[in-house]
Amino acid sequence: MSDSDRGAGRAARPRRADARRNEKALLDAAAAVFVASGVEAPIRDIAARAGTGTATIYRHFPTRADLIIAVYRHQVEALAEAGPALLTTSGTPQAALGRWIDLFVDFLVTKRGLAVVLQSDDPCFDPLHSYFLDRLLPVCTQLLDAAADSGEIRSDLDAHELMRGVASLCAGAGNNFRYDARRLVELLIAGLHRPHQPPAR
Amino acid sequence: MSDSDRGAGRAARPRRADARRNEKALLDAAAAVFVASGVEAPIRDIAARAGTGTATIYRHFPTRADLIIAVYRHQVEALAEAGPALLTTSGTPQAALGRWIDLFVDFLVTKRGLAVVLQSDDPCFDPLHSYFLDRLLPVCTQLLDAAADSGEIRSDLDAHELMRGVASLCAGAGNNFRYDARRLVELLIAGLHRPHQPPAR
Amino acid sequence: MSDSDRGAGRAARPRRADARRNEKALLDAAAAVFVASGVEAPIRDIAARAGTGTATIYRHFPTRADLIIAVYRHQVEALAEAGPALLTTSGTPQAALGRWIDLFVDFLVTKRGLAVVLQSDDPCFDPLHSYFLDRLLPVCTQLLDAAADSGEIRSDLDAHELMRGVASLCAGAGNNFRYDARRLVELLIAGLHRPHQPPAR
Amino acid sequence: MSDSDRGAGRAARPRRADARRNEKALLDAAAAVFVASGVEAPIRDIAARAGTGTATIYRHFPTRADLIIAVYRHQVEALAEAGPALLTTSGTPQAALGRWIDLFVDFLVTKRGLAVVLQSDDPCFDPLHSYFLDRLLPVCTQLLDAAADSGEIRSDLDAHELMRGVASLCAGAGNNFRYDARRLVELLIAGLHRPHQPPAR
DNA sequence: GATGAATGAGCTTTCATTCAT
DNA sequence: AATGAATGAAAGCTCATTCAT
Repeated sequence: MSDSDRGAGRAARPRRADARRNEKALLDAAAAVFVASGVEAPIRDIAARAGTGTATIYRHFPTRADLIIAVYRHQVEALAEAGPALLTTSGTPQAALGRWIDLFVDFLVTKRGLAVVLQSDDPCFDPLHSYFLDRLLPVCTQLLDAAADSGEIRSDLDAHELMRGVASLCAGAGNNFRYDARRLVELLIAGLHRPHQPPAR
Repeated sequence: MSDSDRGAGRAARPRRADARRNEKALLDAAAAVFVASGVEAPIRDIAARAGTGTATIYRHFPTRADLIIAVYRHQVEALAEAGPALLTTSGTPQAALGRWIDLFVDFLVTKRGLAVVLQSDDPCFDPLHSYFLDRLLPVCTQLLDAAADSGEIRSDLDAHELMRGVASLCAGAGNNFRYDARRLVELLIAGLHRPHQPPAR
Repeated sequence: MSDSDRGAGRAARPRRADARRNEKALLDAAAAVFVASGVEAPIRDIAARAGTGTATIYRHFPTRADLIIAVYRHQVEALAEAGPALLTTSGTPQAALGRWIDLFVDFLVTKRGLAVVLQSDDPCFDPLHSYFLDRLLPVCTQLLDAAADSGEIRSDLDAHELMRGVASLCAGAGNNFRYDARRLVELLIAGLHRPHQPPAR
Repeated sequence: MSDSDRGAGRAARPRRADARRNEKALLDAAAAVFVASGVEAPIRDIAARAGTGTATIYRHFPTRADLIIAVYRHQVEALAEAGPALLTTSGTPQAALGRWIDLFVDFLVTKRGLAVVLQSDDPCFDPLHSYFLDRLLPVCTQLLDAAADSGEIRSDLDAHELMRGVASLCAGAGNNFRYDARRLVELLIAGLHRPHQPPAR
């Protein structure tokens, strides 16, 4: 949709096919390089792998943040859509939250380099932060609120902080042996349980 | 004794005062720059702030890791010594562990940039990792074991992983508003509680 | 053909002219600087003289050895081709050898700084040594063998050692007055003559 | 002599012993380091090996050339004295020349780094050149003249050029396998023989 | 007299980014 | 539109030399 209905007539100029293909190649290349060398990899490496010139990247993605967003857009969208679905299909809100966090962790751990950059202060990544928050914060908030409302978990932690915490734990992995982000996140989530939920209230 | 009794006058250890002062200046400068720009800050910046040339840094601290270790040595030692003491003075082993982790977090959060580098894979930081592990791992292990033995917490997490997890959460802070590492660590520790403490079973 | 028939106009190989010109400028500058300051001259000096940035040199010639080879390639090739030709046109194999050595000396003495680097152990020059040996050793060997076979000269010196000896004598020249490399090499070659050529055999 | 008869009285102030010992240590250290790393080795290395500060070197030998001269003085003197002696003891002037050149080569090849610096144009080595020429040129000239007078060798090469040639061939050695300076020098000397010794005279 | 600490220039190399074609 | 060449700003590190004690 976004790209095909370019208003009136003149549909698809001959050049457009090239540009399209190029953008695709760029995204694939970037994804691969990000996995291999992290999100801060030299622009040149990405261009080289895509078989384009460096300037082509700048044309398509003026900012590094733009490129990162584009690379991970599909998965972020999927993550966003998974939230409400889980709330429906999971037994309890808490279970839904746990499941969603699992997905989030899988995403971050798999696409390494990303978690690290999500911790960064560098203003050049602000758009990236914004994008993630715009898409995921509402979802996570909904899950958190649901679980809190059901009395299963503490209610004094907001979604933003939780997400940053999870991302931080994922960033800690590096290439390191002897560090299991999933397990630590599990602990963190376990810590959300109502301490001794005053049952006989 | 060490420096003051230079026997018959004939200066035996000249210039030491200057060098001493310089080293101090260097450490102070490094500490400040580390906080401001992270531990990977350009050597030149540190030298500039200390009012020395770059080579002076290399003389005192041949390696960046050496400098970092020197900057944080005092506090790491204090941390190491606090462990056994807390075990004595705190009510329960778990309380001791919690208190010690608090101190660890205070340290990491205060001396920012440090937490980030503790996550790094870069081999140039290996000596730094080694130093931290040598000093703190035994302490943390002792606390963790004590708490596990008393049945208060799960026993399936080793001290190394716990410390990395805590460090990661601290690294997430950046200069960011709206991120409270202490609170997240608290959650993580809470997650260590025996799930359903099978006490009176 | 190679560059001119770019089909339908749509520039297929743009910018090449500039790059070409730049490379030329770089080579010229390098040649000049090499003569003036030796082959170890700062990259910056060469860039400055060529009117380019330093990175431009790295793009064209990733390694210092690459640059040196490029600078002297034409002349080395000419030298290599001269060998067989001389063997044909000169009266005796010994004369051919002598003439070729003359050319070799002319080359080294003219392009000063080169002779010095050919003596160097520095591994960064290995590719340079390899190039010279690949191109010239076979030629020199052929000449030397021919002269040895004809009984005119001793046969106990291999071409490699001879070439190094000649290069060394040329390196001795520096900018010095009162040192005539050609003459010394002449002596060296004269020393190759059969000691007492078994005349009445 | 040079150092002990410092005019009237006050012979040997207490400090002199120290200074003397220091100078000796410096020379020994320099000799060792020169062999290991060449004559251009960092001043610091020499000071370190001598167990002194760097400034001590500057006090004793203001210039690098001064230090080099001092290190090799004994051997240069020995070389200088050997000349006339050889002329007496050897069968022919030519034999004497050959023997002396052998000694010269042994010296240069053994004390590597020296030969290289003798080729250098760098004005900072001028005093070094001067010293060598002052001491050795007359000796070599005498030997050369004697051999020329006896009709054994060509007379169109002066001692200066010969010495530089020999030094150059020695400099070519580096740490390289497959390069025998002695052999090449032998060839050079062989080349000095009367071309076709006026047979039909 | 000796010391060794401090200096700061200088070199190489890497990249993000711009720009001419 | 796309290209990739050129740019120039960093940054780390090494040494010869000076200088305060």
